[in-house]
Amino acid sequence: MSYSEDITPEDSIKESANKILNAHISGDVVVVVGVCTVDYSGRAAKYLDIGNRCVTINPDGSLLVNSPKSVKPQCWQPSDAEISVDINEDNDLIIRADRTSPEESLVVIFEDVVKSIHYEPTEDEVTVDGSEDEMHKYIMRNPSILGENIDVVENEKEVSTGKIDIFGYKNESPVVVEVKRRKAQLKHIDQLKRYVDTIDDTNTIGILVAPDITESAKELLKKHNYRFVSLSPIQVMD
Amino acid sequence: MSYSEDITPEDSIKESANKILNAHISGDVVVVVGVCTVDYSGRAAKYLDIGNRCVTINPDGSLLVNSPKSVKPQCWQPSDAEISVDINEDNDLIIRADRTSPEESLVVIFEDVVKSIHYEPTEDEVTVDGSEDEMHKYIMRNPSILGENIDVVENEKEVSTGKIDIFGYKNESPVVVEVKRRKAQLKHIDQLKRYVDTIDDTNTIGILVAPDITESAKELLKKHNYRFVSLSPIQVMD
DNA sequence: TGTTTAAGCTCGATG
DNA sequence: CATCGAGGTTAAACA
Repeated sequence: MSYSEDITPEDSIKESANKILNAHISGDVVVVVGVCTVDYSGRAAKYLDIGNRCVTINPDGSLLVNSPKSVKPQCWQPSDAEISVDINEDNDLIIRADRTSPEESLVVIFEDVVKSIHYEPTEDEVTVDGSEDEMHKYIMRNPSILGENIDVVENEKEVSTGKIDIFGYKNESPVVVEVKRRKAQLKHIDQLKRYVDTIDDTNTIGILVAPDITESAKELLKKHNYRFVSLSPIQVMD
Repeated sequence: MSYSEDITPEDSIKESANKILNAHISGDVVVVVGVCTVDYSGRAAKYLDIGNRCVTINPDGSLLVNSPKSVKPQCWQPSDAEISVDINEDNDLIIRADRTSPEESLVVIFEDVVKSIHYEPTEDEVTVDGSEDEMHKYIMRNPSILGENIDVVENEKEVSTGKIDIFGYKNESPVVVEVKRRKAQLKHIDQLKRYVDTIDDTNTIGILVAPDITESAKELLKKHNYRFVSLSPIQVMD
């Protein structure tokens, strides 16, 4: 577990820049706090005026400018951005994150780098319990929750308009099942309808499986003669 | 611009806990790096085994456990979580973030708090240039891009199944316009279709406005006899 | 509070 | 590469 040398108030801009770049190159996460502007340009454009902020550079090239009032960053660059650290003519510390496809760039200009932390992150895969995928598996094992006489045939069936969560038959009629891990909304009925319409059989049965459903979604569901089956991700967590 | 006292290796767990809590209460962002486990339970469940991580506590009660290889945090708690800092019987530093509706909690147990930064964030509203909303405004000002003889009547028209981006008439026929700032996909055709179907008039014209459209979305669009109009958010940026 | 929608959505899987 | 779909989506706007 390494913690390479952080920036101190005594460091010159040049020393700060070197520390940041070295830490990044060696695979550390670099957290920099200071007074900066942020300029993003690419798929859209954003500008943050001079202010006190926290910038995180990840070893994979992703970069975040933290928002103090939400989990979503104010500005960011996804993985595989090219990170560069430089000093401009005004003796500001410049951190750039550039990427292609889409072509976009983020530039942080630090008038003052106040503090930093560099640390070697633990690489771990996170697994989430209670996912939609776990609900799929549960239904495949317990198809009777969908109703009587339904033969579940395929999970993630590819069709021309996407992927049907669970596909099967009730006697001769095709059955299309759309699964959601949270309260079903209008757009989820849309999705189910797209798959049902793709199956070229007017007898196709549409079933929405979710822990709950909004009132308007329920109305739309009824209009299309689809069925709702209640199942919560908590029920399927072992 | 204040930078309250950070945690140093010399601090006892108790001192560290006090510094974190005081900084949080006084409205600072608290960034803590150290060796910890993370346990989330609520809408789903997640567990991060012991490792070196960066935890950010925002003044609004949101909390992030940074991922070193993506912009999305490994674990988090949205705004308005209740933050508490404590010490357990093993002399670990415990940071909790609890919230109701939905009931969920995140617990970070630090075996070792290595470093921290506390800083007073700049509160600024960020505006993004090139949003879908800007495209709306552009179309309202330049309805001719939609085609000839279209009277644009309403922006964000509320209907029973949602909100129609732009609504109007071509002669006697209703016109429903769905606008996207990026390449249109199948689900966007679904959305347009939902609105068109809501308008109780078989002559209703559906128009999708976007910078581009995927092949399969184009097919579905054609099947429904909707029209595609090309407009990019970059074009509407002034 | 509940619902719908946009988002620079991100990210992973799959063809 | 493109495309689709999940996400503890988040966050905002509106009823």
